[in-house]
Amino acid sequence: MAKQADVSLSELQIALMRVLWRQGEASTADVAAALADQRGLKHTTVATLLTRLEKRGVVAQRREGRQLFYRALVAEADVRRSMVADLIGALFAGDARQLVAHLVQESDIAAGDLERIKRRLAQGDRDAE
Amino acid sequence: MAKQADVSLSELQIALMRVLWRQGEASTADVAAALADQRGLKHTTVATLLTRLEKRGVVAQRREGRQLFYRALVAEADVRRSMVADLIGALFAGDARQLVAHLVQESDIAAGDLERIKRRLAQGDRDAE
DNA sequence: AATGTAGTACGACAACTGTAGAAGGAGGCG
DNA sequence: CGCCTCCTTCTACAGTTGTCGTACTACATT
Repeated sequence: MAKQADVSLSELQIALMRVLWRQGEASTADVAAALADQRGLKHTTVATLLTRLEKRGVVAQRREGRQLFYRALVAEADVRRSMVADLIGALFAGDARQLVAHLVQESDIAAGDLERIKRRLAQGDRDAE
Repeated sequence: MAKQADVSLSELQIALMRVLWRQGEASTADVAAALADQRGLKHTTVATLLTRLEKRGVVAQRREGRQLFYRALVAEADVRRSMVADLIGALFAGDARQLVAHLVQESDIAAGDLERIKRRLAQGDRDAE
């Protein structure tokens, strides 16, 4: 039902979005500060990035005084959905099960984890619905 | 032990590689022909793409007469490994289990599939090792 | 030999990305 | 009031990607 479509973002763009997803709303300075440790980007760089995301419609801008505040217009789940789907389409013939098999084979997850995940989700579904 | 490192490719580049992975070695024309249906790229486009991949070191070129034959220098498994790792790092906090949980929640795979995958891999491991 | 045919080599070009400097305005402080 | 600081806006630039068109060349054929 959610209309949100195809959003594919670069690693850096995702990093910016993550700040917005977590804080809800953040000024350019907030975002720059949040990323300072890992990336050390200049304030203007962050501003440019945010502006471009706004132009693309994935974030919204709100002006307050001479500062700009941003908030995400796409949910993290939507980005995950579409990017995971892209990856599965490109590398696993569109078959998600092959991806899971890959994860187990590459020891990214242990076989036992599958059981745990299954159980945890069954649990969560019952709680949620 | 395999030294193959970080290879991140675009969807189109993967499509080209897939031809090489399947055919082992293929001329520009072969690749163009293989992709003709889906993409209908001009021969020169395919040539350019292949040349760039060669420059990047992911494929090797062999000349025969005036034709060029290409073969992959990176295995499909390596590309999967590094691209899946990138995605997990960018969108799932580096935790592969979250990706699996996502797949189940988004109905990309059924909970029952986890069981099947686990069993199948256990089986395969025994056969292989 | 003349011509057509395939192939490669190059150069182009528009988007998009990662990065940032320069310019200019708005406040705040001494 | 004058100056420093913070912010946004604009411009820039190099690298990658997707797409070719043009040129040039080696053959095969007539």
